[in-house]
Parts: sequence; structure tokens; C-alpha cells
Amino acid sequence: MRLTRDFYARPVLVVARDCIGKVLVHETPAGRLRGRIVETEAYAGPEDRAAHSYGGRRTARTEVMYGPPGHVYVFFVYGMHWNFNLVTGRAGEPQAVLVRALEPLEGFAEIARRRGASKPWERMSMRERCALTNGPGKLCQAFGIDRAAYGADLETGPLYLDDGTFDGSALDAGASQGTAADGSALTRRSKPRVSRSARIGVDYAGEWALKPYRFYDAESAFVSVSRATRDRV
DNA sequence: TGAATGATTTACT
DNA sequence: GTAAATCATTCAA
Repeated sequence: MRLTRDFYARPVLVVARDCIGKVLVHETPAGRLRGRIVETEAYAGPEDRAAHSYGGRRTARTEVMYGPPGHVYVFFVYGMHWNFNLVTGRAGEPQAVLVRALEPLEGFAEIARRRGASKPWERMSMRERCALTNGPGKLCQAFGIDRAAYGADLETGPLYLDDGTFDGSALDAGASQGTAADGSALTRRSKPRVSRSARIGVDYAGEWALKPYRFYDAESAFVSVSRATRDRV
């Protein structure tokens, strides 16, 4: 079931934590793409020196974060990469959750094609499969997310989060929907074990760079980088 | 109008 | 481990 506005209309740290295990869906002309979110980061607003909305900065780029929750904030960095965020909290609170990594569940061929893979998913090693979506820029390329998604409504648009259930009832105890992306027999818990760490690439943010605002699935091979810090949530 | 820079990825030593 | 790629956004002038 598609997640509704109330999921996003909560404090950014709560949403970032709850996104782990949720499913990102993009209905594209080339087919439906789905991936299980395994890593996120929270960007808390005006006080957060690492956030684009730090100090209450309000520009054309950050504008969507000042609007109602449940909308898409995408931005372009390093001259070549898009990053995908979910606007959270209440209108007027410029917060967002950055989605940093996910495990493909559906649309493998299209995901591999968009990433420029040289061989089909079926013949890729686990390492190669992970490299398709284990980073914020990578997953945007893999899922076809770019400037066109800016401001999109996650409650009604072709891009949204799904809780991974069919009709609202809990999933079959333990396992996730679909085949695990790594093809292993590893079962996915409906309540994944979530670890925390400092955020990646925000060293300029002083003490805010040290806050444990990054959340990831402790058991996923698709998490982006360093797992150094492992504070259980 | 121009210069600086980045919530990254990739290739290379 | 280091560095290059590459450009929208931002802010100063």
C-alpha cells in the first residue's frame, strides 16, 4: 500500500528511521521499478548546519522543503549527480530525508540499463548488483529520478513509497515481498534491524556532522559505505 | 556577471 | 590511498 501524507508529516528523524525497509516505487514508461530502502539520512532544518535549509535559507532550490510534507526534493551536486529526498515535518519546517541506498526488487533489466551495466542482472556478481544502487547518486540514475521529480507529490504521483504490504495487513511473518535482490535465501524482516551513524560527506558542518542522523539496515549488503559506527536503534 | 563549491562517483596509483 | 569529472546553485560584486 502506498504511504500517505501522515507518514511524512512527522519529525524528520522518525521518518528517516521508518523509511528503512519501505519500498520506493517509480512507475515509468519503461515499466515499474521497485527497491527496498536500506539507507537514509535526516536533514533537520534551520539549525542543522549540514542542511541546505540551514539558517532558514529559502531559495528556488530549497523552496519545496518549506511546503507541505510528502513531496519530493531533488537537487544536483558535483556537476553530475541527482539526490532524492522526501520532505517531512509540518509545512514551514524545511526538513528532508535523503535516500542513500536501496535493494532492487523489480525492474532489474531497466535498472541495470539505466546504470550502463555491461551484463544482465542474472549474470552479475553480488558486488556488481550492489554497485547499481548503493549510493544517493546511483539510485537516482538507476530509478530515473532527476529534476523532473522536483516538487512531485508522493501521495498521488508516479514516484512514491510503499509499505510493502498488499492490503494493509502485515506481510507473511518475516519475509519481504518479492525475491531478495541478492538472490540469497536471506529473509527480510518486516521490522529490519536499524543501525545509525554520522552522516556522509558533511564534514563542513561542525558538531552537526557528528550527530547520528544516518540510518541503515544492519543486514543489507546494499548499504553505501562505512559501517564503522554501529549504534543500535 | 563571475567565482566558488558541493548531502558523489569513478578511475587510477 | 588520491584525484578528476562537471555544472547548477549560491553569493558577492
